[in-house]
Amino acid sequence: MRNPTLHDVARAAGVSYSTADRVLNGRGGVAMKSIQRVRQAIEDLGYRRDITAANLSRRRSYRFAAYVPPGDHGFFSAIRRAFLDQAEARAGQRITVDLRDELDGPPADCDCAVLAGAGQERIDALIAGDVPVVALVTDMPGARAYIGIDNLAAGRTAGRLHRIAHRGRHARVLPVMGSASLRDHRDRLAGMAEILGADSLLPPIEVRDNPDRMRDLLGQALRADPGITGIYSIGAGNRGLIPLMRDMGGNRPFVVLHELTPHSRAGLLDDLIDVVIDQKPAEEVACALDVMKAIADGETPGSVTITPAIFFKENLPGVPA
Amino acid sequence: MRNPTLHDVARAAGVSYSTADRVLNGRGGVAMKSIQRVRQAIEDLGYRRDITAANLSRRRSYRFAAYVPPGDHGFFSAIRRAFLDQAEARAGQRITVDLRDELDGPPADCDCAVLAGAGQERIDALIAGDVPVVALVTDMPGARAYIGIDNLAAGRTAGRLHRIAHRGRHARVLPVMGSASLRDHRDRLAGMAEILGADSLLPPIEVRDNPDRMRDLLGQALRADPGITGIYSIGAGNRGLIPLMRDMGGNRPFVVLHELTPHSRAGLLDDLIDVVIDQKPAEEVACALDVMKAIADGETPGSVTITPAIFFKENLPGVPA
DNA sequence: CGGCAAATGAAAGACGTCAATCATTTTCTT
DNA sequence: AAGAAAATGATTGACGTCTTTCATTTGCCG
Repeated sequence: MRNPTLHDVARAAGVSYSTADRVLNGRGGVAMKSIQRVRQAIEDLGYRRDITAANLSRRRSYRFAAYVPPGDHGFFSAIRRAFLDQAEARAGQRITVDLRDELDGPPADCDCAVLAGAGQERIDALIAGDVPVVALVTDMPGARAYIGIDNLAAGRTAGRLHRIAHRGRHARVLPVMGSASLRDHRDRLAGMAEILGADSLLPPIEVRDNPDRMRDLLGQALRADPGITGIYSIGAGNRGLIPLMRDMGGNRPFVVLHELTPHSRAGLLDDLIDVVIDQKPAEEVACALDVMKAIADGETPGSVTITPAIFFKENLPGVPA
Repeated sequence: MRNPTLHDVARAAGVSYSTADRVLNGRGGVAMKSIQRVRQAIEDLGYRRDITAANLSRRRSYRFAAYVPPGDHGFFSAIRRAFLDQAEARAGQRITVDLRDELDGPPADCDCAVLAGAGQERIDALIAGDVPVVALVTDMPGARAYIGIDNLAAGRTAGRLHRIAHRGRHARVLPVMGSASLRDHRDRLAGMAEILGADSLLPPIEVRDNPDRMRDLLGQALRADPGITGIYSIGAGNRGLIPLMRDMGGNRPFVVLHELTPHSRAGLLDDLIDVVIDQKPAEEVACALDVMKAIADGETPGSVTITPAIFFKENLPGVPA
């Protein structure tokens, strides 16, 4: 009943434990026919190495580095907190997470690194250093896996929400981007365009994820075009959006934005915004660590697409105690 | 640098390994002052028992039993599949899941059991047998933890969606329950009532999660009251709803229902329904197993509230390959 | 067939914890 | 203070794998 051990494999293959071990761990110096017999025995018995025992023996601890942009965008500080929480929670699993600003030096000696929404320069440096890299939030070429949401689908979702909210009426939705040069933001916009059609989608404005700029540019746009019936805020800086909606009172546009932060939560509760699409940073981070562990164990896990949560005023999760 | 071991703790406390072990594992026969010194040393060193080593030593394998109602409601068969998948995925973690119909005999000897949407009779039998029980999908008194969605919040969410969809117009929403005696269903209805108000919410019909009955009763209700602008299907049996919507063509009501199944997925894609609120069976099951493992390890984890996913046509996850 | 390299086997000591046994010390009782 | 009970210490062999060392066997070459 018990799972087969490497001893069982060796016995079944008719070789010694040493030889089975040499095959399993690729140490070389084994005749071809032995290799095949061991492989066959592994297959037959359905042997799976007990990773916990292996790690115990190797005194292996997983050393991960996480690069998260500095500053306190509500969102990235949630990511940062999630890494700290997870590091704490996984201490018993021999996992160490070294959390760093994306600005600092070359990667320390670690088993796998994760980059959250970082630029291409960083990943190049890491890859050059032979460290496998996982992309979080923002995909990037060269990454072994991407963990994050499908931004195109997110944009389509936002579009659908606007369509539902506009049922019957003609929609005029203003997209507010962080930057048109960010892949994520472009994808979201493209997704929305698929659903809304050109006549309903106004040209986007760019606020560089900056609340002040958001307040200025968006306020200006709303004054210039009183016929705007919807807003899709694609990036960050929504702190600047809230007071504008408060000023507009009862006939503000329908607002969809991204990431649940203290500000967007308050906005929902105060009926100043309508929908928040959240990519669940804690779950993303947990997922990223699982993937990194798998990579460190020599597996080749695929990318993980997080299904974003959609929050209204009514289904906000309780604040953690 | 390396994590402290129990040997380190013993040394720091000035006692032998045996004594430290007796304290840690509550074996008794230890003087109060030794207990305190060991506790203090554990605290000071930040000692955390290495669970992998412990499990290795105990040859511990977690034996779980999962009771899932028989039959192939799309939803419960997804739960069932999730258990099988997880059992497979966690074989390396020494976790065995014994999946059973809720009808069969008393609990086998196991570390923890999980009941998915079962009646009270079952849980009583299990609890009498000293097996800790976790409730999945449907909460029940006596369970050590509940893993599932907040049904009240789900109902409110559905209500909000209807309000968004009805903006301006007067809503007349027909709730379709499985059974008014199910706690989950009552909660969902109550949640919706909080948002919609009595004048917009019609009296519910009951279809007992049965597609045929759904087709008959709902069809009848729709013919009787052509002014229905929305449907909230609270339970199962939605297979019977789809063809009705197809028949109504362009001016069908706005439809919100629960659980992503092959049928509801097809309904979304064919524009026959609008929103699916899904409780993510796979995630729930994974979560339940984590909780059960924690319970088996002697921890006392809390309940977990799953945030339901909200699906439109546009953000459906790809079908697993 | 001698000699050399390659292949194999045997063994042992980690890793950190569990669990059990037995010997010894301390503490309490009367 | 003697004897019983309680507490402690010392030790050992698992658990399954890793890693290294050393001895032995096998195969191949000229």
